[in-house]
Amino acid sequence: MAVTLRDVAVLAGVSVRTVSNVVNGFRHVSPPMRERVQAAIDQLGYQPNVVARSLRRGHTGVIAFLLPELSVPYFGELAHEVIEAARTRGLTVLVDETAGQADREREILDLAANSGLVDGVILSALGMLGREIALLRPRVPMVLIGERLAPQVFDHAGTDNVRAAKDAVKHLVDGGSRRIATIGAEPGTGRETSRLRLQGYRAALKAAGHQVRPGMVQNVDNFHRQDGAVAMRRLLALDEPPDALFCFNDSLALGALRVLFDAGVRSPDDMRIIGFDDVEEGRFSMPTLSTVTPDKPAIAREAVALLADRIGGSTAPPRDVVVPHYVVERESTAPTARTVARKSAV
Amino acid sequence: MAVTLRDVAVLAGVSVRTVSNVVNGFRHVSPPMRERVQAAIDQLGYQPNVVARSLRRGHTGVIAFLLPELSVPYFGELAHEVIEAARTRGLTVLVDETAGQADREREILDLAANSGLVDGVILSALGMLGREIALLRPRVPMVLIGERLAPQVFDHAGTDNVRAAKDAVKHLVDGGSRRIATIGAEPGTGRETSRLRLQGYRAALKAAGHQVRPGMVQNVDNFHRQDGAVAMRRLLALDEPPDALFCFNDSLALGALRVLFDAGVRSPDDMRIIGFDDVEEGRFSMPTLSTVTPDKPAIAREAVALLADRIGGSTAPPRDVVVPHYVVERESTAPTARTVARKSAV
DNA sequence: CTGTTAGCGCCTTCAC
DNA sequence: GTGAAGGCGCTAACAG
Repeated sequence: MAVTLRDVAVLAGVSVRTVSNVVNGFRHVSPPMRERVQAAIDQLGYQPNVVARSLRRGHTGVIAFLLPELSVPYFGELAHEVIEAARTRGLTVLVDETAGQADREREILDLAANSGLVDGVILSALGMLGREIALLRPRVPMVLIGERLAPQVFDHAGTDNVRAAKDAVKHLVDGGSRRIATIGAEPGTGRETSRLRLQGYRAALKAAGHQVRPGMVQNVDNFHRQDGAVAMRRLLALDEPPDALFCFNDSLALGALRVLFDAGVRSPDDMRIIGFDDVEEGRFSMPTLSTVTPDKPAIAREAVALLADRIGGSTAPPRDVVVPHYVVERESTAPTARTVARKSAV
Repeated sequence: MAVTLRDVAVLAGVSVRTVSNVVNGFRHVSPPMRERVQAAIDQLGYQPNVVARSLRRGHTGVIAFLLPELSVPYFGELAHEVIEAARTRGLTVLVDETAGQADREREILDLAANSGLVDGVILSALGMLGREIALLRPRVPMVLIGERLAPQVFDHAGTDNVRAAKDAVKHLVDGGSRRIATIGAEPGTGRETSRLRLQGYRAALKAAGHQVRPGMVQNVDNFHRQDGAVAMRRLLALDEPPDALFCFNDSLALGALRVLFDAGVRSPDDMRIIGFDDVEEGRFSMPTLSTVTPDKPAIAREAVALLADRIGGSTAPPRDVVVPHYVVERESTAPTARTVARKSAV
């Protein structure tokens, strides 16, 4: 059995109360006493039992981060940031995967939020609909990250998807592209991210006086490289393929890039491409990938801050923290001889 | 306050013992009784307090997976597999990052292993040396993954690094490459992975009657894409650059590939490249990346199995599970006109 | 088959 | 400044 507070007390010849006081850094303990107790602690190698402490205190110091899949670059990077942000507040992170499926989200959320194991939950939901989430009553605080699904009920941290998408497409428009396609629509799934980015795409085209042409909006089942590859094949099969492309995330864009290369279509020369997320991978792809970068560290920091605030007892109305985004121009949308010529002609 | 076992017992008009029995699916509870209790549970929305249960039972049902960094593709993918493997055994995973630094590994390991919060630990250590790890006496079972650092003390699951590296280089040799460089040595760090893969590289060259030429072994500080890029620049600056390259992981290879492209050197035509890990990214790079694939799901599965076994009380001597690896040939080492010609000339 | 009860290890209110 | 004791919610002996 592990050594307990009592063991230390016996060895030091004091009461458990006193040991507890020095362990928890209480003031009002005489220096000699503190020293004696500390010696006993060191000698026995005592370490507080977090579970017992949690039972007594009513909180555990661990928060759950529920996300679709760690092997997806964006989520791996985001989890890294969340863990980092939590660490600065002395919080430990329990990561669990939902595969983006509603039933697993429900199951895992229920377990995490109601078992007393964690003090709060950060949820990146993909499967559950906003109206379902809004009805949730987790016993511990919950903040939403990414999809802004129930802003009137839960805190949320994320970027302005519509504006960010619009900025991405505007970047293509400004560069002289005319036939701008997009990959990432998910009709019928009710997924916010996809819906909002599509909205931004349409808004940008409209603002530029362009039309949304048939075939230019490619649906996908998922946001993986493979889905981008499949969609790009369909795009290339069009009578009039696009001269530019906005993908709803970088993985889709990277998959599309690969197909483009196989087809002998060059980027940016023949097709300018911009993604979304700014994953590390896009800084080394060929060509390097232009993208919209949501400030991931900021999203993580804000989400953890929001959660810590609730755990601390805040009953303020739900807050929605919008984190800034930036368009990052890399090779995949760099000006080419052709686009430069076209622009100067205007 | 949350509803407790006692509340349910009162409502159902039975003792807590009976409620506990139905909650834990005990037999020997009369159907009508079970039904009555269940009704009370549903009515109150009762959920067991995991913390209290853990304190009583002495275990929590969560295991820790300590790794260097989730944003590194290999670890993101491995974490995904570990979570998956743990789930099939009803275990939850607490992921924490160490940045591969010895002091943080110590600190986090100490916290995880001795606080009672987790039932066991899977550690992918990079900073701590084997001799230090061998001296560790965590209070909960620990299994090592990746680096085989203290096989006489702790269970371990991983691939045979020497043979895998040897196979990778043999693949280059067999393809007709003559000047084979390698990126990933970490002299002076004491890191096993690097040391073993270098050993495999040397062994393969020796077996083929090749020499290890000066400049052909490129050191790195880390295994990120950027490190591969930097090393590749040095390689290209050599009087006689290599015609093939073995990188100790895929990220290094992907970074190297990018620099190669910028320099106008084509792969596989001018330089054949093989990596290690088989991350998803390498299936979409240009060219797609040949690699040695350790069976990640198997590594995760074995590590979790080993740990579960120890948690279950096994006192068997430390086991070392060697998971198979395979060389995967993709575009970056595909036969080229040149190598084919050279081989047929032999 | 079901009720009673003693802790699991810790923190904290109450006395001193 | 320090000691004694109750109880956080649950499980599992021990009765009956």
